[in-house]
Amino acid sequence: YIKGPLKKKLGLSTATQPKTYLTLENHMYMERQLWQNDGHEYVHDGSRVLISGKLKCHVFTSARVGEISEGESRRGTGKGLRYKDTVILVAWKDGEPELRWSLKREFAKGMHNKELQKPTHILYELLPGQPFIINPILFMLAIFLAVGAFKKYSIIEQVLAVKPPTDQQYWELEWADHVLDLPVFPEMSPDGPTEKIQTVSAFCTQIRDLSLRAGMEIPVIIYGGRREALIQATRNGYSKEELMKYAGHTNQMTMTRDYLSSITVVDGLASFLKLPPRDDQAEDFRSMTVKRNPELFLSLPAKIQDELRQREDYVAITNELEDLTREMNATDSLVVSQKLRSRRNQLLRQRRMLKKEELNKVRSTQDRVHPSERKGKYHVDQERSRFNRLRHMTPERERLLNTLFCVAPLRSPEGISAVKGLISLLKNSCRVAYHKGEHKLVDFCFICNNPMAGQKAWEIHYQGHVARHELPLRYDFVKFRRTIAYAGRCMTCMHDTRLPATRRLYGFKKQASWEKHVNECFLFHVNNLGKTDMIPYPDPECSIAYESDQQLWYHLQDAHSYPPRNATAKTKKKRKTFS
DNA sequence: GTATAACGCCACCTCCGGAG
DNA sequence: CTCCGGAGGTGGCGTTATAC
Repeated sequence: YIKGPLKKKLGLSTATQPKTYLTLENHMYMERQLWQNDGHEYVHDGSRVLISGKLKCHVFTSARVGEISEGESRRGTGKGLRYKDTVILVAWKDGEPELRWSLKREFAKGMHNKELQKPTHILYELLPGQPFIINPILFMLAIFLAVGAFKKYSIIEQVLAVKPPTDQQYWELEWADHVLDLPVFPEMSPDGPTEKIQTVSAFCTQIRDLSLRAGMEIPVIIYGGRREALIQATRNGYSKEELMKYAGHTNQMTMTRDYLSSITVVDGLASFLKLPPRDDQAEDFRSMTVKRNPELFLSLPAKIQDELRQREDYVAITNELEDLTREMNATDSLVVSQKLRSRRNQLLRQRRMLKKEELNKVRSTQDRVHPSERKGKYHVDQERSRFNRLRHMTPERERLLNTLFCVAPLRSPEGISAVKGLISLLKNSCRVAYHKGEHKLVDFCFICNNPMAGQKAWEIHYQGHVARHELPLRYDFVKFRRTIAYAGRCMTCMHDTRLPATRRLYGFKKQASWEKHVNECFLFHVNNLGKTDMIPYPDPECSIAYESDQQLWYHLQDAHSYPPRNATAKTKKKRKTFS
């Protein structure tokens, strides 16, 4: 009835969510985004360690989300992966000590009364030839040490020094009593990990948003990792029974019906031609299901944003919001003001939805450009440029950025330093950032980070940068954790060759004064040109000319992170004083 | 059991006008 | 130009409801 008459009557959607696969390639895109490109600010930077670690647990064990995080149907119970469901031990592998960590899927679907059938998975340390970024033990050790999970060891060197005793093949590293009931993957607060377990919905959203930032048009869901994990497992000649155990299935049909991709891995071509069969031809097609575009818009292009702001429905919402504000100020009644506030929230949400809709629209029509076909200078999305503008503010992450993608054993000096880096990311405060150049007397050059003092020295130094064409591409004022990461610059001044270098590269330390200056300076520049059909662009290395000053400003916003244009800006006479 | 939308709350950010 | 403070907006995240 529901799928037939009712569906017709109500006009229900029959759309199904597209099936995506979190293949190794897609997984690496997400890790790269998280560690090497990501300008997103989590409530705490330690979230990266937890996300990265948890993601690995999922793809290596095929676990469902509710078996590691707190599931929706177990809301408020704190149930999920806890320390007491896991065991860590050290054993021997080819004459070398190796840490192994087992995790039991205590809350596996359909197994609540089958204690002995619950799947237990083992993750291990030695992965020759593989980068740190996919080593689960490296990430888990950092998480364990940051909460003090070991009964007898508190630093990484102590853990790595443990070897099995002579009369035994293994040695268990016991958990401290106070962590047994704690979740392995807790919720994050601005002050670091809490003792509360992270919920499924929180983690799913994190993964979804991360995959979008990594350029995947169809967002990745954890089930995509499970699907891929099960498909890969079928390639290795395990028996059907072993695979069922690994997947946590109780019915032989489930794997075939629900998990194996419709993109078949059977090599029909080779079979027919009686050639040795291949098994690598399908994976790239599964990777492709996420429709990745590395340049996927993360924010609305300036022109479209401007048009949306002037659209009828958008303006209507804005007007109603203004009316509401007036009514809210007028009323004394709590009930009425509560009602008005809820309506206000609703309107704000509607406006946000309009933006999201537009974003989806531009994304779906966005061109995919092969890097080799790109002509001229390439400008990334404003959002995508953010990490490069902030990286000098987070030295720990800056170090990890390269280390994590190195190939070396966990027990090497690089491995140990990576674990330590992850631990400090988990434990450090994220409330305030420290700038290398934050000093009262000495200023640092924002291009090369060298210290400098005195007007004359600055002039000579900046002249060097100008002569070598080392001018920055982004001009915006960037604040990061209450500290100025970058002072604002003015495009028009920067490319005005008649000005002294200190003036051209002058940095505004206040958002307001920067915006005011660039608006006025731009108008001055345009007016000075007089009447022309095309407005030339001051930096010929970037682009040539625009049809109108508005088009030029859109370019400045998209490619150079200029602020939205201030319509009320007036041309004053050009100020001479810059200190 | 999983995934997501809608909603509420909260901390923080931006904007803007006035004063110094 | 800079500081200040209030109003309003934004983004993150938890909660709840609901589709599949």
